Amino acid sequence: MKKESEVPNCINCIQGNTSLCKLNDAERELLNANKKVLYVKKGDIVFEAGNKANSLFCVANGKLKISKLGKEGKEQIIRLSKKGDILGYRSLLSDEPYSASSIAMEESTVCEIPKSIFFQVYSSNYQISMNLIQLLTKDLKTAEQHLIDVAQKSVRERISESLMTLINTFGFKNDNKTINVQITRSEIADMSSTTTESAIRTLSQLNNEGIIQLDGKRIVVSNLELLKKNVDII
Amino acid sequence: MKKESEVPNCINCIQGNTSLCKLNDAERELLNANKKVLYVKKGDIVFEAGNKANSLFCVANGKLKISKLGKEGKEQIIRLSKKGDILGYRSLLSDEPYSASSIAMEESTVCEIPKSIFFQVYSSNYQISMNLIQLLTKDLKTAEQHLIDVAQKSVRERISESLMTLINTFGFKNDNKTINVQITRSEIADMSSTTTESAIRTLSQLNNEGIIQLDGKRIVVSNLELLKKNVDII
DNA sequence: CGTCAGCTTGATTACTTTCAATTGTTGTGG
DNA sequence: CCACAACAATTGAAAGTAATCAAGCTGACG
Repeated sequence: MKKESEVPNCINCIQGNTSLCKLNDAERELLNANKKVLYVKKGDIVFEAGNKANSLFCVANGKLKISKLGKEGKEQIIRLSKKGDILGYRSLLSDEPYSASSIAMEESTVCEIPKSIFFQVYSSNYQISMNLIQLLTKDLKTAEQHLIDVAQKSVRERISESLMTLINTFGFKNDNKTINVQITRSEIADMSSTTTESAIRTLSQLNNEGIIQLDGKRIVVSNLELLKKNVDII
Repeated sequence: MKKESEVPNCINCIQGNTSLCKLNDAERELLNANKKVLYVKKGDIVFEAGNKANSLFCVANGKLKISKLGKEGKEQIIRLSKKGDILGYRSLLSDEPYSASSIAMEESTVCEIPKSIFFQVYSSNYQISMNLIQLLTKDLKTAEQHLIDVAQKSVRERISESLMTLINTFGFKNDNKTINVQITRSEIADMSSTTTESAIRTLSQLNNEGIIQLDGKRIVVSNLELLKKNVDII
């Protein structure tokens, strides 16, 4: 039997900036009655690029990466998702196949809302379209900034930036300095648009400089200020 | 005195996929009564990144580039605009300063619609928000694909892709093979996230291979099929 | 305790950028 | 209409960054 906290219920679900939010009880009840709860393990695919978009996904718990495959199958992580985020709305709104895949970075709980229910709520509540527009503009801004970063910054800057993204998205553990996510070197490379080897070399450089401390997969940030500076300088 | 065709009127303005479209006559009349027509010369700035977003812009005629400055002032062109496109809606919707600048690539006519009028029309017509969402999702998709291209493709592929973008956006002149835009080598570099020198070298390589013919600023595409192939291969 | 995936390191190669110098083009004022 | 200034294009050479290739290493797990 799962713990109470692990059985998600739309009625008391988190209403973050990156979720549908501002739903009334009736709407939440509608979602709750029609949702399907997916329990996914690390590495499991929630939805896959190219597939028909039939559902909206709400992350009830866990951590996911949104990525696309590029040339020769090289993966590019374009976004990270955590508890409270919604996924797949872009494809539903534009009525296109999912343009990216969503993969669990750790054990996660994701609620699947059928397309029809999504649109039912969407059309009943004017606030939601404004909300979605906000999400889209935010994603667009991020994507365009990311483009410039990749185009103009060095590997070292991009790796530092990825670490900052991890911190901003998932935060620290209780010690306030260990980044709160399990991530492979190869995934850090895929976030930073570089190779695994370059990611490793850069991380160990940052390690030697005392900016971070590496302990297996644990990344401890010993000097956040220096790390921040790295994003722009050198 | 300007020619009739040069004085834009919202009533009979183009309703392309990338414009507000689906407006009724009353709405068009409202826009028309409140618009301000800007006649800009090559190199003129229509709006600038960082400035408060007070207006929506509709391109009545001409060609513009939307770009951001990156590290050390290096320019990155993130989008191109032509007759019928609207600009600045992202910033209006998210109530943020313009995140990029819009600069005329040639003599252009741009109509400026005050923010308040835009929102008046926006809130009176449900279709418009759906339309804007479509534009946003399209831009987002483009931006994310662009990111992967920059991250994973060679300069040669990116230059070829930029040429394809120019063709798809501005088309050919009457001869059906001269790209219908005046653009500098440096701007092609800024579209492709590379340096002017690399852009020049790559273009002259494509020229030597008979894929394109360079004649000053004129770019004649002699072998479109080969050019298309270049986008993905090598 | 063997295996497999992920991690690490070194050496080499390749692609692009940077720097420098020259030539070509365009627009403007005299 | 010419001369000049300013900008744009071109080319070569050198330098640098990061990718690729190759080979061990490590640690988790059945």
